[in-house]
Amino acid sequence: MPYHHGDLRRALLDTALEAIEEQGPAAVSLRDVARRAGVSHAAPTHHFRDKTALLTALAAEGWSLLADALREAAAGGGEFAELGVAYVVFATSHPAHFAVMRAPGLARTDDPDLEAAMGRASAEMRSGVRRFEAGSTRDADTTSLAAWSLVHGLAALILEGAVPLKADADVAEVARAVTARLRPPP
Amino acid sequence: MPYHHGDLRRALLDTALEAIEEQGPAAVSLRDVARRAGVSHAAPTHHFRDKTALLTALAAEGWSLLADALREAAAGGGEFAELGVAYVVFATSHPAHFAVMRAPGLARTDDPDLEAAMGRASAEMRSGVRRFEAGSTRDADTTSLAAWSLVHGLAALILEGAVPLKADADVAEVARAVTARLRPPP
DNA sequence: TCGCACATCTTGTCAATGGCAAGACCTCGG
DNA sequence: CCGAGGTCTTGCCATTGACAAGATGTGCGA
Repeated sequence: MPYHHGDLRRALLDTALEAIEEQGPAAVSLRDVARRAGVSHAAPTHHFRDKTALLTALAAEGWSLLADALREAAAGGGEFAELGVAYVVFATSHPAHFAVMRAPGLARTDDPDLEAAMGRASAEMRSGVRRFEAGSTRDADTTSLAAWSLVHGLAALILEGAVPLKADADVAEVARAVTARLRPPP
Repeated sequence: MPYHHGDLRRALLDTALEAIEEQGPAAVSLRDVARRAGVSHAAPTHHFRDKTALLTALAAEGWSLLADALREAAAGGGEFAELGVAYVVFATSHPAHFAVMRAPGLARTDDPDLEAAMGRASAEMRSGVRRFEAGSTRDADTTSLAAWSLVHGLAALILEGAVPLKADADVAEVARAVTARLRPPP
C-alpha cells in the first residue's frame, strides 16, 4: 500500500456511503470512515475541512447524480411520468445519497456546489414539466413544484418507512401510479 | 427551585425543541439540553433512556400534533385541499418537530408510540381522501398516497431550502395552488 | 406521626468523537 | 540532487453519550 493513497477523497466518499447505509447519516463518524478506508483518523482533514464538508460533498454528488438520471429519463422521450419514476427509483437505489440530501442540518445548504447541483436537478424537473404543460395556460412553476413535491415526498415517505411497501411491490410501478394522479393540462 | 423539577420530562422536550430550532436536530446535545433546563447532565436519563428516546418522543409528538391539525382541518368541512394546506402549515409552523419527524436515523422508527402517531396522521389523510374520492372508481389508497406525498414533499422541500419562497409568499397560498394540481376523480 | 421504599437528581468516570497542532513521509519541479 | 509543498501520521484536548454509585426529596403505609 503506497503512502499516498491513490484517491483518498473518493475512497472516503465511498466509504462514507457504506457507513451511511449501515448506520444512517447521523451516526456516521469521521474516525470510523477513516478506519474503514485504512487511514489515520486525521487523514480526512486534508480533503474535507469538516465532517459537514464531507456530507455536503455527498449531498451535492447526490443531487448531481439525480439530475443526470432525470436528464436521461427525459432523453428517453417517454411520458412525463417517467421523470417521476426516475426520481423515486434514484432515491430507493441510492438510499445513502438521498438520506444525506434530505437530512436537515447535516449538509451546508449554502455550499455553492450543492446549490448548483440542486439547481440542476430542479431545472431538469422544470424542463420536463414544460413539455407536459405545452399549450397550457397554467402556471408552469406551480406545476413543476407540484410534480417535484409529489415525487420527493413519495421517495421520502418510502425511505422514512412511513409507507410500508409490500415486499413484492415494484417501486417504479408505485411511482407510476402515484404520478398519474397529477392533473393533466386543460 | 425545588429539587424535584415540576415536570422535567416536558421541560426537556421543550428545551430540545428550542435547541433544534437553533442548531438543527443533528447538532443537538443531551448535555446542552440538560444545561438549558438547569439540571445536571445525567438528569435526562431517568426520563429518556437514550438521546434517541428523546428524539423519538419528539417525533411521535409531532406526528400526533399533525394528526390533530389534520382532524381539525377536516372538521372545518372545507375542500380536501384544506387538509394539504394544514399539513404544510403545520410543517412550517413546527419546524423543529417536523425536522425530527423526517430526519433519517434520529428517531427509532419501530417505537410503538411513534408508529401509532404516524398511523393516526396517515389515517387522517386517508379519510380526507375518501371524501374526495366519493363515487370514484379509482384506487383510494393510491390517491391518498399521492396526496400525502404531495404535501409531505412540498413541506420537506420548503424546509430543506430547496424551494426558495419569496419573502412575501404565503405558505398556505402556495400549498393551495400546488394541491390544486391533483387530478380530481373522474 | 413516623419511617422507609422509591423515584428523582447529582457527581464521578470512561471510551469515543471532532478538531487542531506538529512532525514524518513522499512526490515532483528545478 | 535537493528543496518545496502536498499527503498522511501521531499526539493532544474539550465535548459528548452512557453508566455507576451516592445524595436528596416524596409519598405511602403502619
